[in-house]
Amino acid sequence: MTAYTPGQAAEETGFSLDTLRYYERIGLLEPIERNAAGQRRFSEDDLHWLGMVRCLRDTGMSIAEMLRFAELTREGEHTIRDRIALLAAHDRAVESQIAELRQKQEVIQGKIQYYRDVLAIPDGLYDCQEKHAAPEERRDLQHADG
Amino acid sequence: MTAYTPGQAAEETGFSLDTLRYYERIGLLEPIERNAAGQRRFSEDDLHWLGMVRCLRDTGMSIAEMLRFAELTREGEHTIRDRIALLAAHDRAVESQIAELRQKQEVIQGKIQYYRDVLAIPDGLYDCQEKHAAPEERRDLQHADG
DNA sequence: GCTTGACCTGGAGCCCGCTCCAGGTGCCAC
DNA sequence: GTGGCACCTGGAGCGGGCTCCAGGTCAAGC
Repeated sequence: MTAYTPGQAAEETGFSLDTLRYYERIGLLEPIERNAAGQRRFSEDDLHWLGMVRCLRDTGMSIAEMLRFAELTREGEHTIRDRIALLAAHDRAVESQIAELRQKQEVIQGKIQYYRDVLAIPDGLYDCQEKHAAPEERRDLQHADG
Repeated sequence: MTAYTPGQAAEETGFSLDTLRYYERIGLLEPIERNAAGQRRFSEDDLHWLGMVRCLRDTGMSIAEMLRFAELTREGEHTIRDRIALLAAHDRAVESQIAELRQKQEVIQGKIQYYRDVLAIPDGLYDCQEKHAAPEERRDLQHADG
């Protein structure tokens, strides 16, 4: 069975050594095996689990919720429905996260376009006070362009 | 000119009173006007700006970067190109945020599907050790279904 | 046999972004 | 005139998620 040193595990997972130790300490990882010298040796399974952790973390799951998932996983087979429920809820959360990002991104792009329009109007044709007005409220400005 | 009490501003923007005061303190808002009693009165402009702040914050911009944007805005007209650059960079950041979320979401959905498949297999046809194996490595299991 | 380097531990510290608190003001309703 | 309420201030505290540190162990290479 392949074993990974902490350094290799860090390399593979992108977590820092400290973070790996921290995750073990709080129980997000079950106790990692040790060699004779007491040094950790991560298994292939540990790395798979860490991959899942990275995925959940990077999609905004809190450590508390990941711990819940870890517990379910440790409890065995009969928690699979609960795990599905947990992941499905998270999946929906990710979905709405994406939707919100898209929507706010449009506002940002609108603002960029607004600034571009301002630059496109020759100096002096508009008063300089932007005053944080929303782009939509300056449509007059954009019309002045034609 | 419409003015908003702190309570109304909080209501409209979704920021807490404390957060509004905090934002003013750190300079993310320029000093808010006061009435005779020294109480804040937010202007329409303040609310517009706060709308932008919410947008940037909710898309993951740090306070430090929002401060940078606020400074540019205060410096006036000649910083518009810089502001475009800043927002365009943020727009790209949002884009890759979304891409990453989508990608990780697929992994999560794959895991959900894996669990569903496990449930679909009648008891006893598989050994119970999941051991955090990635779904792809258990394809044998899924084939066992047919 | 000594250095180097990767690891170990427990515990403190850090950064971010708020959030809460104590003590005070001003105004309105009863 | 006395609640009650919305607000004020400066400053402390907090929760999340790490990150750093001091002091120590072991293994390999020179």
